[in-house]
This record gives sequence, structure tokens and C-alpha cells, in this order.
Amino acid sequence: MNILEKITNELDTLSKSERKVAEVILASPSTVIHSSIAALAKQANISEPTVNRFCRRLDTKGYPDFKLHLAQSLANGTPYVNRHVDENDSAEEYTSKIFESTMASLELARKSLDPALINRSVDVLTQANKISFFGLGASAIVAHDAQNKFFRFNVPVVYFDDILMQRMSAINSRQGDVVIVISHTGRTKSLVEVAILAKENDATVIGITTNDTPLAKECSIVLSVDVAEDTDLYMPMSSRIAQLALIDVLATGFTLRRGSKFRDNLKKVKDSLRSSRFEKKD
Amino acid sequence: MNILEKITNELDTLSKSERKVAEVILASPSTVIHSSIAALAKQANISEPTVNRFCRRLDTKGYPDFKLHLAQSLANGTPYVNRHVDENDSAEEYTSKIFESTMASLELARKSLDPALINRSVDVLTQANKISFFGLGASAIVAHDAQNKFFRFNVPVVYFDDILMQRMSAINSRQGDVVIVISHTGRTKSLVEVAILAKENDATVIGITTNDTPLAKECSIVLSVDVAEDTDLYMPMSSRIAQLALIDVLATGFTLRRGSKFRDNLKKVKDSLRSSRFEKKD
DNA sequence: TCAATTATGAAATAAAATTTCATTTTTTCT
DNA sequence: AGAAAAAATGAAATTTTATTTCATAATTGA
Repeated sequence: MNILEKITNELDTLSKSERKVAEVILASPSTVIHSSIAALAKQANISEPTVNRFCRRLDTKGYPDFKLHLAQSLANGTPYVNRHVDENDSAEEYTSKIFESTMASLELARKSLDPALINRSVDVLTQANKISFFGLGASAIVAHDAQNKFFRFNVPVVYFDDILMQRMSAINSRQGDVVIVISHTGRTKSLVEVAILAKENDATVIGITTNDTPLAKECSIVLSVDVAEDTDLYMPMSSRIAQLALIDVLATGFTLRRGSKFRDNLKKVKDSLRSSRFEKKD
Repeated sequence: MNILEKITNELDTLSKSERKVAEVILASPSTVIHSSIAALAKQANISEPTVNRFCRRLDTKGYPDFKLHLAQSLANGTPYVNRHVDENDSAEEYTSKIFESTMASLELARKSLDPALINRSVDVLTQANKISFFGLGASAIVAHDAQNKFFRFNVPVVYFDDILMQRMSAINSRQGDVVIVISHTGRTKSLVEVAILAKENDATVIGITTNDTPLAKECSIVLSVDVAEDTDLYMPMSSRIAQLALIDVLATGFTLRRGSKFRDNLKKVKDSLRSSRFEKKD
């Protein structure tokens, strides 16, 4: 817990002298982390042992330990908490808020992912005869990106952001094919139907979606990507970024599974782009 | 700056004994913040003054001050250091590494963005007659996503990931049009040409790219998105995510500039999707 | 009011960090 | 290669900082 909050909370359980210490600290915590116990005592007009007792009352081992806690509380100056953009925010403010929210979502997403399921997904993908990525709206972009990545691996991979094409493709799928269905809400009817069709045709269906949704129920493997509640207000924002990070994870898992020779091949794909670029002069 | 990164960076400027200290710290930073200088010296099999010199070389005032810095670096839960994925990483390990790298890149990108330029870009966008987003490869996805967002604002917006379409569109642009060109490297020849064409036809060209690149030189406004060097190894990863976050920022700036009535309209767009979804039973 | 409890600080002690300086190791130059 | 110079290192001394002890003062409750 943040020690500054703790000080505030326990303010009334403290003795008179200890409270003086607390006040000095709260007034300027950043000064305190660079002060010795003697300096702080003098500042608060009390003795050094009192400072020490104050520290122990806050469940720290002593003054140096207290300073450590204090330093940590201050480090979280910008905690990656979801902060709402406000009507009157400056460019700097809303920029910071959006980046921080995005980072917070990534943190959350990472925690919600089950490595065992990622492992199984990578298994399935490396053995696939054909890989299809389906998404609509913002998730279409994720599917598109996934195709862009997996295409480099020299495996048959398609992506569709069109309902009819998705349906046709799903109907034509067979054992050994992997269909990855992407939807944050997991409630888009036509995508759920596509998942069902693919499953009926013996494809392995991996869902990049939220747990316990209609879509999740139809998938062989569900890679659940939780993101903070309040970010995607009018437009999908954090969710698609977390999904993209997951695509990176799957692609990385894929290359690792395929071994080092395979990675040489990737380098070739990358090098093949060189002539289309202006040289970098270092 | 994160002191753990700093240690990693300066590892080769350190002496042999100092490096031993560094290794012990990097191996278990959370242990170190509770160790005395004597304990750490013993752990690293070197003398106390060496630890002290190590601390000073990292521009801290001494060991206690160093510990303070270390504590702050650790405060953010996970040190957002760029960690390379390793051949033998488990699914859990590479997942963590990728998410952390992505977060680190977002942090970096945020710092590299100039709010004044964002503000100007939003200005220009809100007054645009037509907005075009151009990108190729991984940046095409970003352009696609941008279209998906700006389309909701009921402004004429197009996106092209095809060189010829981009050229034709650029040639047809005129005063009052805004062309957003997206390229991480800023060295893709055909995109640079498109930027030149658009500029010659009096469009305002906003570049989402790296500073001091051929593309950047041709843009009216450069939104420079720095990301960590070593993440995008064989495929674009962090760069495109940072770009997407920037698109979110621009879109948010746009809606804020347009006022609250405008945001009601966004809600309508969102609500219009409802019938295509399965109901959420709360 | 006065014993009991609690709070406080002076001084002593202990712990930790830093400095000094002699020794060792490494580098540079001939 | 070998000597001189420079840099690195650690033992010991010193200084700084934190903690404990204990006597005194303030506060509380009957």
C-alpha cells in the first residue's frame, strides 16, 4: 500500500510529536527521502528516536526502510491507472492519459492470459495446414495484422473482414485448419456463426475474445484478453492494442517453436524489402 | 531514468569488480534494496568501497541514495526494461517479455511526442475537408485503423494500402485536405513520393514517422514516435502499437475539439451496432 | 490528586557508509 | 618484453547515521 496514504489514514492514531513528523513528511515527501533522520527530526522539532518510533508504527523496520517505502510511493507518480479523459484536458493531458490507459490495459491483459493456453495455441498453429484470421470492425485490423505477420512464416494464411467471405471460408475448412476468430465483445452474431461453421467442419477454432461470451463458448481454445472497463468508450482503443500484443506473442511463439533455421528465413524476408527503401546512413 | 536500465546500459563502462556488483543487483534487485552495503559486497565477493564507487558511477550520491533509486525503479511492479526473447523461453516468459517491451515502447513514445504538434495536428484535422491515411505493410494496419476511427466522425476519410491508389489520391488532393502518411522507418521510397505529391498539391501532410528521415523532411507536421531499438526484430511490433496509440490520441483530440454534441453523435454510431450483437445479460 | 501509563529526548551504543591510503592489477609506452 | 603510469581494489580508520537505553516529562484515569 502507498505509504503516504497510510500516513494520512493513521494520522489520528499517532502521538502529538509523531504527528509533527507526519506533517513534515506529507508537506514535502520528496525532500524527506533525501534527509537523514537527524535532519527530519530537526525539521519537525522533535528528537530522533521519535522519528524512529514513527517509522515503526507504520510497520517499517526503521528509518531507512521507511524512506524506501516512501521512495516507492513517490515513484508511482504516474501510476498506470485508468484515468478518464476530461472535457478540458490539454493535448499533453489527454495524450498522457491515453498512453497510460493503454499501458494499464496491457498490464491487465498480460495477467489475464494463461500461458498454458498460449502454448497450446502455438502448438496448434505450428501444425496447421492453413490459418485463417477473422475479425470485424476494429478486430478486422487485428486480423489483418496477424495475416501480415504469419504470412512471413510461409504458411498458408488468409484474413477476411467480410462476413460472406468469412462464412465461405469457414465452410471450406477441414481437419488440420486453424481458424482464429477475433472479437472483443464476443457477441457479434455473424462471427459467432462463423465460429460454429468452422467447428462443424472440424477446424480448430481459437477465439481471441472475452471469457464467458457466446463466442467463447464455440471455441476450442479461448485466449481471453481482459482490458480495463472504461477505456473503450465510443471506439475500441485498448482492446485492439492488447489483441495486437497477443498476436505478437503468438507469432513469437511460432518462430521459437520452428527453430533457428526458420528465423534465418525471416531475415531474408525482411532483407527483401531493402531495395524499396532509402539507405540509412549511420 | 530507470536505474536498472541504466545499469544494463553502462555495464561495459564498469570495471570487473563493479560489474560483479551490477550482476548481483540485476539478478535480484528486490533483495538488494533490503541489504546493507556490507551484505551486498559479500554477495558479490568484493569490498564495500567498490560498491560505493559503483553507486557513484551511476550518478547517485552513495549507497543509500542508490537504494532509493533502485526502490523507485522497482516500484512500478515490473521493471519495463526491454528484455530480449530468448531461444529457450517458456510461453510465460516470452509473453511477459513481449508485453513488457510493448509497455516500455509506449512509455518511450509518449515521452517523444510533442503536445504542441499534436495540438496543431488536431487543429488541422478538425478543419480538414478530407482526410487520407496512407501506410504500407504494418503501417497499413494503422492507416486502416485510423480510417475506422475517423469514419465515425462523419468526415470524408479514406485509407489506402496500395501504392497506386495512394499516388492517385495524392495527386487529386487540394488545399484543405489532410494527408497522414505513416511509416516507422520513414524510408519507404514510394511513400516518400506520395508525401511529395500531396505537398505539391497543397495538402497538409502529417507524418507519423521517425524524425530526421527522408519522409519526415517532406511533411508539414512530423509526429515522431520513438520506440525502443531492439524490439522490432524481424517484424514490426512495438512501433505499430505506439502508432495506434497515437491515432487514439488524435481521435480523442478531435472529439474533444468538436464538443459534447458531437460526442452524442458518436454514441449513436455505436448504438447502431446493437442489433448485430447478442444481448449482454447482466 | 496521585499512581499508572504513555510519550519524549539526551546520551550511549551500534550499525552502516565513506574516506584514506597502501597494495595490486592493468594499461601504456618505450 | 619490461618499466612507468594509471587505474582498480580492499583493509583499516573515520565519519555519518540510526537505534537502543534509560531517565524524565506529560498525560490519563481512578
